[in-house]
Amino acid sequence: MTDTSSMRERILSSAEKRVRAVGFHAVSFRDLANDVGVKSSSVHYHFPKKEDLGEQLVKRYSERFHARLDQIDVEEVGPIGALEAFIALYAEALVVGESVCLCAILGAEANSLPGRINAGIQAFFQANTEWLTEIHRRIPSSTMLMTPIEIVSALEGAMIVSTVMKSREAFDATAQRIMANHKEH
Amino acid sequence: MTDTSSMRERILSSAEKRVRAVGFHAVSFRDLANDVGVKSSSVHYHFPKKEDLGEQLVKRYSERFHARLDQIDVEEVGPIGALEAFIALYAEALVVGESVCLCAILGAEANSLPGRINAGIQAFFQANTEWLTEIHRRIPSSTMLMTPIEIVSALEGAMIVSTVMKSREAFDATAQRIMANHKEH
DNA sequence: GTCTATAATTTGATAGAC
DNA sequence: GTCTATCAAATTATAGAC
Repeated sequence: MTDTSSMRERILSSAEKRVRAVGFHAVSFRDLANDVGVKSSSVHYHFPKKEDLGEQLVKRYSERFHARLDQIDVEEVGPIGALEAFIALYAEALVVGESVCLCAILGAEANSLPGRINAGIQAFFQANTEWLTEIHRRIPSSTMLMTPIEIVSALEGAMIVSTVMKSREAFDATAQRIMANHKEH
Repeated sequence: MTDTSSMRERILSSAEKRVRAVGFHAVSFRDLANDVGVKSSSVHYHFPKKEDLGEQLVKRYSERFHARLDQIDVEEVGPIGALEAFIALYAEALVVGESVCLCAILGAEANSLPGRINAGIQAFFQANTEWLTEIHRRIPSSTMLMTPIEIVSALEGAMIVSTVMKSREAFDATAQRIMANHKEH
């Protein structure tokens, strides 16, 4: 099953795993080559420049993430259920000491990344806030709710703090707070 | 004034500025050497290994930050005023496209940093949450307040999202939300 | 598509003169 | 303390054979 996926996909999977653990600058073509059992020049065949790799990484991650959001939409769980599912997606992305959201770690490195990668990260956050805005619109009595960008910020920050503290406490507390803010009205 | 500071201090200042802009891995000894007008071997004289540099960087940043927190304590502005001053410290650390909190960017890179640096970042967050816990304790009617670790997470995350979006919107909204949550009771 | 080979550059780090 | 000189290793990237 994993063996049937193309080399390009296997490289992207390896890259995503590594980047989400240690960041873009800390991953090399040789790391990826070793992971998938080829030489680094073969990795360059699929992704000529590292910027290309980063760009495709963000693209693939975003598409996968947004496909999950679309799925939530069609499930018609209601706005509160949708928010819960959204948070669950983020929760899934965090494995303390192993991975955070790709765009959390790339976002922190943003000022040292090539422009095309940055644009992808920005689009990811933009799409997330827009999706949340639509959910937000469907929640009655919108007073006291956190805005979409606050929700995204809080979740991304909580992932980073959780990683540093080696404990999910920060993330879990943030997730609960977001839900509490939107349920008691 | 700037000229009278020691070479060691000037190197640390240069390093802090750069790391807070682009991250630890994206800064080299030669960058710093050029900034302060010496050769890279001279930078190694002051900081033998890059890990030493990172460690001292976090130490200096933390001490400076916590000195500011001590200052807030003695000013006796009350718990709400103290919280406001705390957030102002974070606000000061964010210059979109130029710098975020040192521990936000190092926190994101945490899994690829030497252990001693990680310990410093963890201590920074720990001290911040403990300071906030004491403030928290002094706020009457503690229902519905965000916990200290949630506040720190939200502010750090907002810095990163603001950097990516090239707008302070995320940070400002987060700051206002924290204050609103603690004022209306 | 993958390989060997290698270029070109950068990087962290050290030895030893001054 | 700073310099020159240098090293070893790593990194991005390319040329050309198979």
